[in-house]
Amino acid sequence: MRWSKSGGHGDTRGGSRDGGAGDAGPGGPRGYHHGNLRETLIRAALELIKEKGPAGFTFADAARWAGVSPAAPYRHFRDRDALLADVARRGFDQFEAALTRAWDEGKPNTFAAFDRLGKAYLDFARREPAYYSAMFEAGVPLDADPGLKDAGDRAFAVLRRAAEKLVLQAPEKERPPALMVALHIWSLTHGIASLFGRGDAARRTLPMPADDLLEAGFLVYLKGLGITAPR
Amino acid sequence: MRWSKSGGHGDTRGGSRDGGAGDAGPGGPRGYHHGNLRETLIRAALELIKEKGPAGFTFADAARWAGVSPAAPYRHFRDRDALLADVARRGFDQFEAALTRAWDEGKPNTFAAFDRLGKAYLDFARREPAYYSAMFEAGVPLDADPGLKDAGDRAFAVLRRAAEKLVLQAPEKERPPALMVALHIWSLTHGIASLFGRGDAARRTLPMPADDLLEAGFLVYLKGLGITAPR
DNA sequence: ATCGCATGTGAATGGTCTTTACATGAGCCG
DNA sequence: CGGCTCATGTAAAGACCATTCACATGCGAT
Repeated sequence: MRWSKSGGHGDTRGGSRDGGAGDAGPGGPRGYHHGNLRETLIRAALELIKEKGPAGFTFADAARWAGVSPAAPYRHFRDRDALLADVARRGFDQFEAALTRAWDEGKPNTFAAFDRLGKAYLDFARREPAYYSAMFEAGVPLDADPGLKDAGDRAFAVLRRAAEKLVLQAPEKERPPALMVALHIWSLTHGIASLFGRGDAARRTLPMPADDLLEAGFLVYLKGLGITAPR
Repeated sequence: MRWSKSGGHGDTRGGSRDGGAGDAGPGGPRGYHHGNLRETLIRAALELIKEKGPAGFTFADAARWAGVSPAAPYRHFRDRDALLADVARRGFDQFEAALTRAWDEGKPNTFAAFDRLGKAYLDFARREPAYYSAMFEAGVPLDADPGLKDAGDRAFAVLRRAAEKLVLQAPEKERPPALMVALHIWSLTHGIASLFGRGDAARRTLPMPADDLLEAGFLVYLKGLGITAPR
C-alpha cells in the first residue's frame, strides 16, 4: 500500500546509510538503489513473522515493508523459502552465541552454568520468537541454505559440550553418554519453549513460570543421573 | 465442470462412482449436492497436510480434492483456519483415545503403562502427522473452535492422571506435584516428537530410535524422583 | 569521466483466495 | 401430490500474490 509513497519523503540522497532510529520503519529514505535491501528484507521477515507467524508473511509483504517493488527481493533471494532459510541460519548463529555466552565455559561451576544455559534457551525463544519460529517451526528444510545445517549443528554443539562436562560429575560407574544427555535436555527445553514458551494468547498457560518448570525438571533429571547440586 | 485438473496426488476421487462404501470417499455418488462435504473436507485437509505440511494446503486445495467448487467449503467453515481448528479438535479427541488406550488404567503396573503411554505419544505423532501438526504446530488459537481447548485439556488429563498414579510410588517425604511431573513428561515427549519425531528428511536425524531416547529419559527422570523400575 | 554490472522498476502472466448473486434439490407441510 | 423454504453448491468477479522480462539507474572499477 505504501510502497510507492514517493510523494512525501524528501529523500536526501548520497548513500544515505540509515543508521538512525528510522531504521525500524518500513520505507526508509532512499534513492533508486536501496543500498541495504538484503538486510532490510531479513529485518522485514523478522517483523512480519513476529506479528503474524511464520506462515503469515509473503514475499510481497517483505518488499512492501522494505519500501521496494515486489520484484526487488528476487535479486537477493531465490524465493520466499530461501529468505526464510537465511533467517533460520542467522537465528542459529545468534542462538549459538547466546548459548555460548550463557554457558561461559562452565563458570563458576557446571551446575550454575547449566542452569543459565536453560534459561538462555527459553529466553531466546521468548525474546526472538521470529528467529525461533524460523528455526524450529517453519519447516525449513535443512538443506535449503548452505550452512544452515552447520549453523544448527554448531548451536547444538554448545549444548553437547556442556553435557560432556556435566556427565563428568556423575558416578563413574554409571556415567551416561553425553550425547544422550544433551538430547534429553534439548528435548525437554524445546518442549517447554514450544508448548508454553511464549505468552502468546493462542497457547496454553502454565501454573508456574516456564523457567521454574525447566529448572525443576533439570534438578530431577540430574538427580536421576546421580548428580547432586552443590549446596 | 471437472474441478480436478487431472494433476496431482493420485486422488481416489474425481468421477469415480464408487458404490463400494470405500472410506476414501464417504461422499460417494455425487450429484449437485455432495452429501457429506464437511467430512470430506476434513479428510482432504488431513491428506494435504500430510503431504505438504500444515502451511502447504489451501482452502481451494481442499475443495479441489473433494471435487467441489472453490466456494463450497465456505458453506461449512468460516475460513481455512476454522477448518484447521476443527481438524485440531478431532486430533485431540483421537489423541486422548490413543493415550487412554495405552495407559489402560495403569495395568499391569504403573511403570509398564507409563512406558506404553510415551510410546503411544510418539506413535501418534508419527502415524498422524497431519493431526499432530494441526494440534501443536499450526499455531491454531485455542479459542478458534468451541471445544478445542476442552479437547486438549481432556487429552492432557490422561497424562495427568497417569502422573498422579506415578508419584504415589515416590517416597512420601519428597513426593512431587503430579501436575509438574505431567508437564515434564509432556514437554520431554513433545520435544522429542517435535524435533526428531518424524522421519521427515527436512528434520534432524537421531543416533538412536526416538522411542529409546524417550524411554531412557523416562528412566533417568523417574530415578530422579526416587522411583525405581520394578525388576 | 566512462563503462559494466549489480540492483531496482513497471508491467504482464498466471495462479489463488474470497465474496456475491444465482441455481439446485431435499425435506416439510398442507 | 404440489409448492415452499432453506441448506448446499456453482459461476463469475475482484483482489492479492508469485514470478518473469525488458528496461532504468547509478555504484564502483578502470
